[in-house]
Amino acid sequence: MTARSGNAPDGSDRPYNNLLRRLSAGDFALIAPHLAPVEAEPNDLLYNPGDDVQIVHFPCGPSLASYLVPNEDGRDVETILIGREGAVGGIVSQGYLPAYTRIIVKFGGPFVRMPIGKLDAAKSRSASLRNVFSRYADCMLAQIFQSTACNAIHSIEQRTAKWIISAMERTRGDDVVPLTHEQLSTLLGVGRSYTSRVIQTLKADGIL
Amino acid sequence: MTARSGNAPDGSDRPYNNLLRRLSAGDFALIAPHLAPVEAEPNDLLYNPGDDVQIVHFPCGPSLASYLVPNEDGRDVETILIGREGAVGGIVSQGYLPAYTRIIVKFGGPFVRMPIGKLDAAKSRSASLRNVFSRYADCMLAQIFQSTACNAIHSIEQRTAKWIISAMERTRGDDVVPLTHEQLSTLLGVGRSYTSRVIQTLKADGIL
DNA sequence: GCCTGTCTGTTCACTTGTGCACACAACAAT
DNA sequence: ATTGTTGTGTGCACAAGTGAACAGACAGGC
Repeated sequence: MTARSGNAPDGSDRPYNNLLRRLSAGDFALIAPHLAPVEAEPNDLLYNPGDDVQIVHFPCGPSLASYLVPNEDGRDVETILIGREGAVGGIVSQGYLPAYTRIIVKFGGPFVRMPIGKLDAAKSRSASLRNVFSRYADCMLAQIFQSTACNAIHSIEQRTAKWIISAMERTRGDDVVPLTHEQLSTLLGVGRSYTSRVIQTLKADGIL
Repeated sequence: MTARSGNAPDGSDRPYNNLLRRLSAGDFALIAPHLAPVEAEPNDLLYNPGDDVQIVHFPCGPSLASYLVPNEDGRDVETILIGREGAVGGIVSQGYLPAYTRIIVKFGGPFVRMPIGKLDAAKSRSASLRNVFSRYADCMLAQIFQSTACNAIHSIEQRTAKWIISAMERTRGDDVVPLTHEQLSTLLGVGRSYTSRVIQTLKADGIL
């Protein structure tokens, strides 16, 4: 219940998002008035390629958003997951450009959101706030580079394991990945049946 | 000769880098005093993971830089190429963080560079300058997302073709990719001999 | 109870990619 | 002329991954 309110189970009055919790009291006060909680369902569409990005979303608690790159065959390919460690929407571009990826909700739950213009205004008033978001953008970039490299050289089994760990890190608490069965094959861009075998292998090696 | 000076063959007095040429006269004047030309050789190391990023480099003319992600086996994997359309070094992070990738010179030639601190100072004085660099960071991010997706679902043949096109787009003029033979297999993270065969196939289909 | 749809696990024939070995040319050094 | 060395093309045995087909498990509707 506390988790679904978007606040942490530890009694803090801030949304359960690490980026927001990391802010100094002063920086948080700059943006707090503009934050609005929303509840999202899996597969809710946050941004579509070409959309004007006007809103930044902060996943809270176990919520998870996913960057999808559309593909000519219509199969979307997932690139990275964003959980309560970050945010989605104009993080790098600061809202200057239309979105070029699709972003959907992968695990439903609480989010908070605010207009990007308000965030930019706050950033222009606080160097430390700018700094936090720049650092986050940089970390995100590092993850994407890592994903690119992994997709280039790692086997599907390794990538499957990576995805599961990535999802667990961000939802920690339930430990059981709450969702998708073999539809993760789709977002790994991988043969449907092969994923079955991979999961069998992973189970045999001691991961459920 | 003109190309090797870092200026364009068209008589402009600015370095032959699209990012710099796109700037308004006023914005360019803000940073011009700090730009210094350098000549780079292939495999020159620009940044190493963990390095403090103090300098931003702008490839000019046919020069090409390459983001490499180090891998546990020591094989570096290339993620994207940066040519005269962009710049490398603190583009997203604005120099706040150490580098997390290796960046090397892939095609040698002229670069210009400047201290990141000076660039940040100029950005803080010009919204349009900030805007240009934000947009570029966003474009770069879009490319990386695309690379991640390509590596996930495309065949090695497709990726090889993509790499060659990517390199040609950025060096356009000589049309012949001036370098590496089958060492591109290494940076594609691909079997050495298989690349030979792929290239044969590409030749047979009408690409030299 | 039965019918239906969705998710799952397994098999099979086939394509893509790997790693190794070997042969051949080009070029530089002696 | 004799060595290396480096880049290149080819063949082969094998591993990794694909796509289609099929069979069982399970839940919901009625």
